[in-house]
Amino acid sequence: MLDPKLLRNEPDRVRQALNNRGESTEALDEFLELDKRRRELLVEVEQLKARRNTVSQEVAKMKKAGENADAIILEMREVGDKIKELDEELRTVEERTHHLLLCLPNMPHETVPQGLTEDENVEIERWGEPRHFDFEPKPHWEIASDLGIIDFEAAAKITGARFAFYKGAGARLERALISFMLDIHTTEHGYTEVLPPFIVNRASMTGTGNLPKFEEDAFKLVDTDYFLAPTAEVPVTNYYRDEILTAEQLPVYFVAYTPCFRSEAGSAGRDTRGLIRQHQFNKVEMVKFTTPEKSYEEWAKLVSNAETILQRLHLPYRKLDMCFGDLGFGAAKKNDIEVWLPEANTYREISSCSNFEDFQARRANIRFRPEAGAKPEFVHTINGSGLAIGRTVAAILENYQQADGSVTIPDALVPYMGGLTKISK
RNA sequence: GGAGAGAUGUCUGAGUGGUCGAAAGAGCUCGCCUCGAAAGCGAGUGGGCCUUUGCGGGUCCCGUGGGUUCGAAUCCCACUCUCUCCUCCA
Repeated sequence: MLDPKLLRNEPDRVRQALNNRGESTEALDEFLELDKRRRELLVEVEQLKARRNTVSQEVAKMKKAGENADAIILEMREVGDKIKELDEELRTVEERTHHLLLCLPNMPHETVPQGLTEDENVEIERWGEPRHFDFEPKPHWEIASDLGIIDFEAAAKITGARFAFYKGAGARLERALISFMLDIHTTEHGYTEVLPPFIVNRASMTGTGNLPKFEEDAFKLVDTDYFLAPTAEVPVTNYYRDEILTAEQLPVYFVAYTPCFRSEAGSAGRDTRGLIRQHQFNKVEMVKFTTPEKSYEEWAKLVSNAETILQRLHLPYRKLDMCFGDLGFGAAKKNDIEVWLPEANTYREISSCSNFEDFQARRANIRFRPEAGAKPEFVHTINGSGLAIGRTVAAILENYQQADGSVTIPDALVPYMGGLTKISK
């Protein structure tokens, strides 16, 4: 959510930002108009309330003194009706302005590259050499099926398309990666491990920006106001919703493993095979709460924390600076990390690291007190995958595949695989 | 699922129609005292919104949302959450 004062005082800056993102400015215009009306109503109704309050005091005094107060009581009855009427109108105006605020995307950071499509993201860095294959590399779903470690047909029967059923070394590999990543982030990067609920309520989804605009992307539980969490970002960020932290508590580093559930509405036909785009996938997510002063420093550290995982696994990747159009709804700044997939002969997103500045904090009302007695300010929130597990499995299978169909286990992962160094038939 | 109890400020906790944004204590901040600290003493100590150049002023908030009333933390209704007992259950 943007600061209403920013919209009021610098509408042109906001308009420019929306244009850069390729977004309509309708919501902004409607907001500005209604916001004016809102303040007019507020002044009017508050004056009436002030009058009612003082007169009510007088009623109390008169009654105590045994005087008759019927006349002014009658008059106040009318004032009360008028207040009710104005309050009603105020409520509808406020509901609408609040909704409009919730629908406006974040202001991009000044360093965000120009551009509306993914081709205009700026490649910052490449790490690792894609391996040269002296045989035709297979896609990970073939490798996995041939090895009998993932059964996509079974998942389709049990549930439907875009689900996976892991078996044997495949299931073990998934679990190993979760533990491996959590261990690195907790013991080397200073994160506190948390295990949140996988189901969240509407307020939490709104707090992170997944609602109200993107309800069709989420799985909603029937007859409830609960959603399957699309990412650990939702439950973990909302841990501090409606709270005021002390400056000493910051920065907070949380890392969480959760499954993630996404309806993938609008993705029909894309990445239909394999692990790349599933309705349910596992992810290790890093979430930080910081002061505004430190947020970009902390964000840069978080990006490198994600990179560390790929480096330890010796998986080649590249880092992208996301342009206006690919920033997503809530981010002020975003870097994606893409892992090399040999069969597709391309890099695919495996982590997305965003600085939301105070956008989520404002929605979720997460504040801190810079010092004792000072006014509370909004924290900055930062998060990023560290990493998406399913896509990491895909990358390992493809990058570590052998001519005979077996897959070697990255050295760093061997202890987590109970000493297993190779998956073969 | 059944029965009951409860939800008040940073915390504990009082308050059952008006003088209550809210007693008291704790905590915290500042000052006095002290070589320094503790103790003691004194003062201060919530948030949102609107308004104001500023000082300030106004309004709303006692779990949430409605209602009654000239006036609600206090009365009524619904909901949410917490706790206890029973039932069920991994």
